[in-house]
Order: sequence, then C-alpha cells, then structure tokens
Amino acid sequence: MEKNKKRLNETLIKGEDSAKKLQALLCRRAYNDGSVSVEDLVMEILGSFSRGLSMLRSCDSGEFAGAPASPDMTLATSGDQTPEVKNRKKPAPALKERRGCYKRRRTIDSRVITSVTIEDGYAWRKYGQKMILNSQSPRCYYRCTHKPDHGCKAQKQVQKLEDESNMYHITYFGHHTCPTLNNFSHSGVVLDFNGGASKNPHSLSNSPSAITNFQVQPSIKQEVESKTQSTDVSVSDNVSSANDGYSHNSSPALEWNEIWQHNQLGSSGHEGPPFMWFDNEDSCASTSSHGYLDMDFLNNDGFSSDFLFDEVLS
DNA sequence: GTAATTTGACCTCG
DNA sequence: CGAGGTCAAATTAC
Repeated sequence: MEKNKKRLNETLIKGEDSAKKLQALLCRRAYNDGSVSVEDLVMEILGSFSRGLSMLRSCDSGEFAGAPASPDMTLATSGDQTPEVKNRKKPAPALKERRGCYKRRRTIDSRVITSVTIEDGYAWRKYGQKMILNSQSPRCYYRCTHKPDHGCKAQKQVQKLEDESNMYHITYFGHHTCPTLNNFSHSGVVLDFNGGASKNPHSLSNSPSAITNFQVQPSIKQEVESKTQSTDVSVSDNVSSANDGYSHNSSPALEWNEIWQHNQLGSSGHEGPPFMWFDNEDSCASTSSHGYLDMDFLNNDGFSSDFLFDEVLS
C-alpha cells in the first residue's frame, strides 16, 4: 500500500510539473525546444490527474492493488464484476492481465493530411489493419517504432483514398517524443495494398520518385494563405535552415515552395493539389494564434513548432 | 535468430 | 450490436 501511495504521489507530481511547463508554454510559447508540445503537456496533465483519481477511487473501493492503465478501467471494472467475469473466454495469463483498455480515438490532437506517400521520415511499426465500412481499402494502424524504448506515443492511421489518385489519407495522433530522427534512407515502408507492406529498406532510397514525392503539408493559417509570394521565400528559408532531418535526397526549400503554391492555388477543395492538409475542427492546428504557421504535427522533427510570420505579414 | 508484418480475436464505445 | 481500435500469436523477411 505504501508503494501505491508513492506512485500516486509521483503521478500527481508529474501532473503538477506538466502543468507548470504548460503554463510556461502558454505564457510565451517560448520554452519549446521541440521536445514537448502544448498538446502533449495537456495530455500528460490530464493523464496524470486521471490516473491519480483512479488510484484514489480504487483505494476507496479497496482495490488499490495496481494502477489501471487507463482512467476508465476503474469504471469498466466497477460494480461487483470481477476481472474474471469481465474477461470472457480467454483464460488470460496471470501476468499479462487484461488485454488493452482500448479507447476510441478522439479526433482532438489529431492531424490529417493527404499525401501521395505514407512516408514521413519516421520509423513506424504497423500493428494492425482493418477493413473500414464503406471503404474499399483497409485502414492501417502504425505506431512509432521507438514506443518500447522511448515511450513515443506517436501513431498514425493510413488509408488509401477511394479515388484513382493513389493518394493516402494519413491521420497522425500524438507527437513523437523519441529523440532519434529517422531519415528516409532508414525507413522505407511503402504501402502495397496488393501484397502488404514492402519492407525493403532501400525501396525509398532507390526510388527518387518516392522521395521527391514526399511532402509535408503544414497547417497554414487562413490569414497566411492570402499572403504574397515574398512569404514564400521566407517560409522556405525558415524551413530549410531549421531542417536537418529531411534534407536527405530532397530539397525542403523547394518542397515548401511547392506546398505554399498548392495552398495558394487550391486549398479550398479536397481535390487537385496532391498534398493537402485538413485541420480537424478541434485540432490545435486550426486554433493557433495569429501569424503562425502551425507545424505542430512536425514537432520534434527538427522543425520549430511555429513559424512566426509577424514580420512577413506586416 | 531477430525484427517486422499479418491477421484473427478481443475490447470499448456509440 | 456493430464498427473501430488494439493486442498478440503466427508468419514472414532479413
């Protein structure tokens, strides 16, 4: 029991710590070295308090034996239902306990892009594939390869678009917290819906088209979208100077120019430009403050989180 | 032998 | 109850 108290204490302290960091972030959005984002901190804080509360509830109900992996677990096991009853069928190995405490994804904290390639420079491990209703292509589920060693929470879902464009609808969840940056030459997963994923690590490095097709689409504020071409250069300059990890076999400056042009030309529709960015209604990207080119989804890539456009805009 | 992917079962939520 | 998300054993690739 003493151990649990200590754990609860640590959990709450962590929450407090995250709250302090968030406060600093919100004050100036200054202390952002790329290793942490507002969304991460919020999630961390909420998680800490949820876990803490769960522990307390468990304590009240006399089951303070172990902190649940998810705050909802206490709800799921509430009442007279024992874990054995809850666990239908499978006799569940003693130590492995219940299988996941799956939760439906929130659309919050998700970033959606459409791209001709699923490659984004990170190393992803596929952990599931599912046929989705009213969709011909399966949805593939990926998490960061570094989850086990660094606890990186980044995940993404990839689904091929229905049309003939061979494009992918990619939804990112969470942010990379892993310290290592993966280069194209090291992460060569190319989706092949006919025969699964290609695991040839050289597939990309040997395929210029795949590399040059790689694009990332920043969530650009609407105010920014109407800016002049002079902004173009600034964006490119910013990106190319800040970009270390994406400089392999590709030209970030050129691509950001292209991205910018795509935004200039056709951000209104979901067709036409090959690289599009959809802000989720409740995503951080659409709610960032004025004058920012919000690139939160690229956090920790070596990009800075936000590019200030104040000078350009003025 | 190790790591990544596949795939069916399991779990949660609407 | 069905759909979406995840787990983990089996399979495959390197």
